[in-house]
Amino acid sequence: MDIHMTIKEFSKLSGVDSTTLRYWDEIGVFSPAHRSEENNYRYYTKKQLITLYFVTALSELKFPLKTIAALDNDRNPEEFLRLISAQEQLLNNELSRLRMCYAIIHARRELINHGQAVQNYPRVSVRHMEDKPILLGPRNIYKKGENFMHLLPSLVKSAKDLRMNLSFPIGGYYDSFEDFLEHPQQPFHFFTIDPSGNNRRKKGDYLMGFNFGDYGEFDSLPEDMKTYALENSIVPKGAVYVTYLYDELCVKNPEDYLAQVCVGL
Amino acid sequence: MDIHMTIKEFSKLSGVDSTTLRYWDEIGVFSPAHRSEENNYRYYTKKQLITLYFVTALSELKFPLKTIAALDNDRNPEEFLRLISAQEQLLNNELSRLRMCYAIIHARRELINHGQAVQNYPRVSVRHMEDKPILLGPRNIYKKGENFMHLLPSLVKSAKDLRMNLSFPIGGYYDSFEDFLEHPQQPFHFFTIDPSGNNRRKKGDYLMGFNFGDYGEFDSLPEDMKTYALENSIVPKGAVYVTYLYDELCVKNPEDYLAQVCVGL
DNA sequence: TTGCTCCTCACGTCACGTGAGGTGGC
DNA sequence: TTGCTCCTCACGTCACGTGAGGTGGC
Repeated sequence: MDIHMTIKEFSKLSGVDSTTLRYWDEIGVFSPAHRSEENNYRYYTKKQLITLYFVTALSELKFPLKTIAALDNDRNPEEFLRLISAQEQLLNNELSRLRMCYAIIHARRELINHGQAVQNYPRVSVRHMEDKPILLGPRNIYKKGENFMHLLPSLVKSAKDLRMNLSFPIGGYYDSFEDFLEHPQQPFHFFTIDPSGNNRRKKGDYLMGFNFGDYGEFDSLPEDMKTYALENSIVPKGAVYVTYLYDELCVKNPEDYLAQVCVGL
Repeated sequence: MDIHMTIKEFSKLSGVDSTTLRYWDEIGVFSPAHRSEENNYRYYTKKQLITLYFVTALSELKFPLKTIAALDNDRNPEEFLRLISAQEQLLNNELSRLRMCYAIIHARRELINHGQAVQNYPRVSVRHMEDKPILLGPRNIYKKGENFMHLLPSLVKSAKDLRMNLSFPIGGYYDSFEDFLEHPQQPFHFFTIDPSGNNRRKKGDYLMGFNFGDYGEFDSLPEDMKTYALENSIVPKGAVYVTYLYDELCVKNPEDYLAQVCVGL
């Protein structure tokens, strides 16, 4: 008594595209209840909705269709639990990957937003900053004539061990303002702006300067900051954090990269 | 002074497969710093690691590679923020989809586990159950001779309006034990076992019966439950919930589907 | 007859993965 | 010479999407 529906009717009813229905028929995961012998038309029944939702459920759970087709032959609760557990693992990984992506996007967005806000700041000033979690890389050791660029390969290596994700924005850390003035191209550590990082750039006032230019190129900024400190009787005692508000991701020309140098007070 | 690395060396250093590097070169998202004119060898430099991480970052953020290649030509902070926002939307959707999958898998697993635990229960007994959120579908209205099967199409339709996800396990609801006894094939509502549902099967004692068989086929179970109630001076006053612990997903033969009938006391 | 639906077949998508077959470097 | 690496080209993957070209039903 179950009326035969054409593929279009069944598609409309179920919400599954007719192309998909044909494909699922082809690979054997879900076939029509009846096939016309004359013209090969596919005919579906209401009852098949249940079976269809069985297939869509599994495919939404990201089961490969071949696995579903295989299930068609023999299945039992134990086997199904096993499959589900494996799938749950995959989903877990995918979920944490997505959450990571999310954190990365967020960190990037914050930097760029900050970069836009900062356009009308003076080149050097004293600013308050909130607490910021970061993830410090290992101590950098420079040979003669080397700068941060030469240590990138070792950063990549240790990033693997330390589970540092280098897709987060990367910054440079110096122990003191003097170290920065002396060797601006040799940060003591790289760090990533990773919200799950165990280190932190502490809340407080910072001597803050900005400069447009390629990675590690600060032009007169170090001198300008030194002068500003002297003129305003400021004695920077804390660590230095260099981050790039604009970098390769959002501007093409290295001259337009925007560095922010923060010195703890 | 930046040494040229072969594709294998660069691949090893960066962790990006050489096949991927060739592909990225081909579609123009990331090309080697130098190409030998004699033998077409690709040569990469240390400095390219930064650019490489720029590309991997974006590709991990699920940006289409073509978009990344297009970015190569012109980018600015505003445009990049726009791209990021769009991508964030996509990620958001993907995340909630995955969370939904997760909830579905979890609900399924619980049912099957319960099904295994229940194997040594008597056919009919009184059991305590915890509070369980569910999502009730609309009131079912049956024409002469119709049963639940005929109402599946309308369930599908209203599911769309009610944002019911039919990939969650589906059950049947009856107002009272009498209704169930009289028309076991005509539940008043369908419901899904959806943890975000607004309705609930309340915590408490239930008259509980099990039966193996196809959807809506309860054999002697209704009578058995009635007898059990009489013999034990139990007066079921609450609603009836039918769920399938084993269904199409985990067993092939409809005779092996396992229904659980719960009557509120 | 017209307009709609159905069919099959083939090719495209996306980001690679996997050989096949050939060359280059030490 | 041997073993390794590099190259290009072509085809496969997965779950469809998109026509092309032809037929069937009312």
